[in-house]
Amino acid sequence: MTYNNLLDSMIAEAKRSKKQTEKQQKIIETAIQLFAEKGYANTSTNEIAKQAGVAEGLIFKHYGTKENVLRSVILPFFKSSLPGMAEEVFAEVLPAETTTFEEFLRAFLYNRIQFFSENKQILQVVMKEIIYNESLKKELLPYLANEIRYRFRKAIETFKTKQELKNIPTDDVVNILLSVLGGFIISRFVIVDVDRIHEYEVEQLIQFIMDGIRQNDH
Amino acid sequence: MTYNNLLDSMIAEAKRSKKQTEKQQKIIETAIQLFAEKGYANTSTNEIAKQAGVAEGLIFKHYGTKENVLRSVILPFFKSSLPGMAEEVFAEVLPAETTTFEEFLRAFLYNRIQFFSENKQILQVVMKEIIYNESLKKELLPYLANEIRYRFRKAIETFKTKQELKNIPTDDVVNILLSVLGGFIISRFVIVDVDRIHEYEVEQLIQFIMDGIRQNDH
Amino acid sequence: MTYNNLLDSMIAEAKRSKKQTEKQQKIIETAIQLFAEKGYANTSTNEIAKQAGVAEGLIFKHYGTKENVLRSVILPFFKSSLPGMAEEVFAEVLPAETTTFEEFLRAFLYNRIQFFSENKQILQVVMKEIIYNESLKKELLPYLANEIRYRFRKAIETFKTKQELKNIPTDDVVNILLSVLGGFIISRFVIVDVDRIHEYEVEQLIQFIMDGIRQNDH
Amino acid sequence: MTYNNLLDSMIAEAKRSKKQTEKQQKIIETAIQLFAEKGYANTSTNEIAKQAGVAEGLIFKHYGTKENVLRSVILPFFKSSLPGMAEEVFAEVLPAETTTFEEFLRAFLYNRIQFFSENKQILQVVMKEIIYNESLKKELLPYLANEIRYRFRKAIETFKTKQELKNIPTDDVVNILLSVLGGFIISRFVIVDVDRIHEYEVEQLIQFIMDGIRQNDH
DNA sequence: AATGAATGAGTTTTCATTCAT
DNA sequence: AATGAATGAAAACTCATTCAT
Repeated sequence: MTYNNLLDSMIAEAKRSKKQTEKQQKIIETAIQLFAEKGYANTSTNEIAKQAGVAEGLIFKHYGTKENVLRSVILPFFKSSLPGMAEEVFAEVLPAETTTFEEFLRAFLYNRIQFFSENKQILQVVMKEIIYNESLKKELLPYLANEIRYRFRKAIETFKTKQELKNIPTDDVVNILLSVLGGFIISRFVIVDVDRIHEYEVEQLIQFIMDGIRQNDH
Repeated sequence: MTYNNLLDSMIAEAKRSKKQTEKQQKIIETAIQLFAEKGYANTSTNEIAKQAGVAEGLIFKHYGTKENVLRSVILPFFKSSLPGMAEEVFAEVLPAETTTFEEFLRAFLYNRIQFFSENKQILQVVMKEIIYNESLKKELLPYLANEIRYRFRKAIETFKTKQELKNIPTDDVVNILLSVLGGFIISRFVIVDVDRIHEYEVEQLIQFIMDGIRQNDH
Repeated sequence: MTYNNLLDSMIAEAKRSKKQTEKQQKIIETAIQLFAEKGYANTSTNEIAKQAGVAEGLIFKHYGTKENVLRSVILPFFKSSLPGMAEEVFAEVLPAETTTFEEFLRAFLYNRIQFFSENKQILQVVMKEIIYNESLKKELLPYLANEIRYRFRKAIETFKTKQELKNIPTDDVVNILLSVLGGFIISRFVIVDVDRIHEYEVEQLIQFIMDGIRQNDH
Repeated sequence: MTYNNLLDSMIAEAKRSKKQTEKQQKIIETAIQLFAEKGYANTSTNEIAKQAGVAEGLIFKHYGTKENVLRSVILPFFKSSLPGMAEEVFAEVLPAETTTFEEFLRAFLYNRIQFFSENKQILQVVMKEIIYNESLKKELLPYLANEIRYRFRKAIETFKTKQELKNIPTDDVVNILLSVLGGFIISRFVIVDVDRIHEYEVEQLIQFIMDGIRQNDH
């Protein structure tokens, strides 16, 4: 990764490969699948080529390096995951005056779980590579965190005004929520590698987040 | 990984390398550091040998394969991490009749955070490899989860009897706790790669786990 | 090089590509530049295509192989360099009864230096490839040498008759002259890669060739 | 070539590979032969390995890159060619009060011709790569030229004092001599690729250098 | 126990060339 | 005439592993 700004490079990358040919698409699909299954480092370009039914050289004609293939896998995911990261949910749910924070949280969680279970493989690739790749970690993670943090902060503030939430500093609530929600999703989809998360579990999580585990009158 | 049972193989491995020579220790130290930094797949035995100041051949004299080196890195970690996983904390804390769940949770959290920050690199290696390595995932994860689950269940039941905790099914509480605590520790130490976790954060987490974020009278 | 007779093949080549399109010309121009800069072997057709602003396929549509591109670079150079190699100078200079050998040599040198500094890049390509390419060496070099040798021999004989030159065997004078003049031009234009050769240097060389370096009365 | 100073790098290289194994020596020998025959760019490491009877990997174990192999071929040549470049000849010949410049020139020429015909292949490699490789050209050539220039200048001055040589500026004589001698040797050994240079030719060259080709009384 | 030379299969990458459009 | 996607053979290089000393 020689680009200074990874996101810029990924966006540049995306523009470069505007009109994808059929084989190009097949390469990316196969790469996603194999990277998710065995990790980037354990997947050879030869393997990708064979499974995608193309000549190995074609991968390099289109993407230049193996690392660029990884980028071309990660970028569209980011482009599509980030916007949805909360924006639309916020837009949908927040306007209603009567919406409670619990309703908002529920809407957000189901929306993201839906998205990630549809893109589980790419999520796995991204997480695995973020863990391994110092530059990816350094650039994607803060970017990602900020995007979400910003939106969450707004929501929390709104509901704090409505006296729905405890008077904990907003940033702390956001941090806790990011840890808990992120931990929940990553542990399920990446570490344990489940196929789907059951409604029951989600509801339990929501209750937990809202009220904790202490017996109220204790 | 050709052993059917990884844990058995690791135990066998441990016996084999009982009395470690100085160079052997240097190899393992270096391997931990490099595996943590760059991942198992991206670390060559040549690199380990150079940095450890030994001949590459020696690694294979002692460990046979590179994968065995990984095992020899992971095993002692497991041997020492599992016992502490709750057992000792339980032993320490539970006897006192007056101990609250919050106190237990606090003791447990600080104990584990202490342990993991002292062994951050190995924790990173283990997590990274669990994510990548199907057989490791399949064998270590359930084993690990069961050990913890079993101990937590006992604690939860105890405190439920004392009416300290909500009447949620024990298994669900355990699940939630595992997700939240595991997610918290992994996101901090492995994903974000912090050097230490501040007391303030821990206390916030404990409050959150106990009481959630909802304004009580709402 | 599969042709037995390189020159024949080059002539065939020349006929084949009579009416050059604009893009064809751009290809050859770019090839000359890149071959001169980095050598034939280190220049890829992809590079030529990119820099010439054409599709890589077009190079092969027009020239069939990369080696044919090289030929198409070298041939016109030969076609234009050989005639001038002495012929015209001879024609110009020799007729005058009063012309001295020194004057002839001067005219020839300036003529050739002019030509080669105008075609430095191609000269470099040709020399580099002659050095590398056995078949080019075997065919072009003797051909070239003979052409020049033949013309020089005539001139030398003429001036020997006039008692202007020492009574060294004509072939030996020609050999020495070829070595010295060739060495001079090649070392300047190809090895050192100068942009131009100064008049002062040329005059010095002429003096040297004519009278050597020994103090006359010694 | 990423080193700033090529000579330093080549010397470092040489130290690194102090005690050469038999196979290492075989690799270098084969590399010299193949590089000389077909040029660096046209020789594959696979070819070198096969002809040297070693595994291809060994080349990279020892030399890291193909370019380093080239360096390891060129360096010892430089180390052994430079000192002899004139020093010893000067030491041998100059002391004698009665030595003439012609005798000095003769001694020098035969010494160098002897050396280069014994090392023709490496000379070819060096010259070919100097022509192709910008950084080699930029660093080796001036270094080489200076070494020789310096020694020649001293000799010329000595003989000028003795009134043996024409009163041409020393630097100009040196330049001409370098061109002529260099051109002679390179054209013979590298361009034409002769196996040996005959005494007759050398004597002719010496006469030419000393007295030129003009009929004295003309 | 320790070295380090050597191996060979595998990996990423390059590149001249072909071909459908 | 011109494009550019696609090929496949070969290139440079990596690396876990073996083995003689």
